[in-house]
Amino acid sequence: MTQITPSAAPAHEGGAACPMDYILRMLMGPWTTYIVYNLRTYGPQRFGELKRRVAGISAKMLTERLRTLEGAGLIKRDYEATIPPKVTYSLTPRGHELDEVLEKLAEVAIRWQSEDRANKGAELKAA
Amino acid sequence: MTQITPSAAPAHEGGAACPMDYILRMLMGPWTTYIVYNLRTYGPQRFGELKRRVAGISAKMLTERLRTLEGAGLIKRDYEATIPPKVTYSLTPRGHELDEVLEKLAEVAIRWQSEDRANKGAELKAA
DNA sequence: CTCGACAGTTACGATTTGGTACCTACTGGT
DNA sequence: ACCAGTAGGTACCAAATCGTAACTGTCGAG
Repeated sequence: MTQITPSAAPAHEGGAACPMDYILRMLMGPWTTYIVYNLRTYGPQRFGELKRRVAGISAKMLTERLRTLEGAGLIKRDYEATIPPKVTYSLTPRGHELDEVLEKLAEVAIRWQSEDRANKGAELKAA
Repeated sequence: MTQITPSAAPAHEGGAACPMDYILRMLMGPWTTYIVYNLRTYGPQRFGELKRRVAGISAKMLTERLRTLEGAGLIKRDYEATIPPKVTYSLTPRGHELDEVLEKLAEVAIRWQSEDRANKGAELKAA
């Protein structure tokens, strides 16, 4: 995974900053938010479905991300030992708490995007 | 920087997911949130001050992160060509929009942390 | 009888990353 | 005279990361 907090101690001075480390370490994986986003938008999905949806991710990465998210308790893995095996991933309640944050983030992102578009338009007009 | 969206097309199906890419690409840098957090908590700071505060970061990383954040318009760099030079970094209004999100995130992070502590305690008691 | 799908795992290899050490140029302290 | 600090830049190198390709085992389809 991406190394967020380095080998050296992350410092605890702030106090409030520390819990963030944990949460950020997960969200920061390359595809993580994409996966959570998909799980939340399209509901529980199977491995192959998810892989097709996230388009571009390798099976390896997807597996790794899913394991990480599962380990963090954000998603649930339902394995049915049928032949062929059926594995369904879904967000846990804890996972859903996260998309509150993602929504806020998206809100800001969208605002910035439209602001940038507006500025660009204004600049072009002024020039 | 950490590669969030891979070489392959990030897919635009969702529509709402795309602006996030931009914003996440920044936040996901190793120390990024730490820096923003410090800037917001302790106010505008000079390079060395920040470096001491973030404790463990190398000058190289700090410089790189600050440049990225500056380029994204999240922080402002005030260079006074005194001897010795004095460079002060501060959050821009746009940067402050972000810490709304960080607060929400911290909120969740703190909740999880206390939940985990509670669970741990319960488990120990049950055992 | 061979091929594809399912849900992965493993090995290998290239790229990227981030740390360390060393450099700038100037000043103030001892 | 020499060292520390200010704000970095640069080169090199080890380590981590991520993609690709090949493998697991069983089933149904062709």
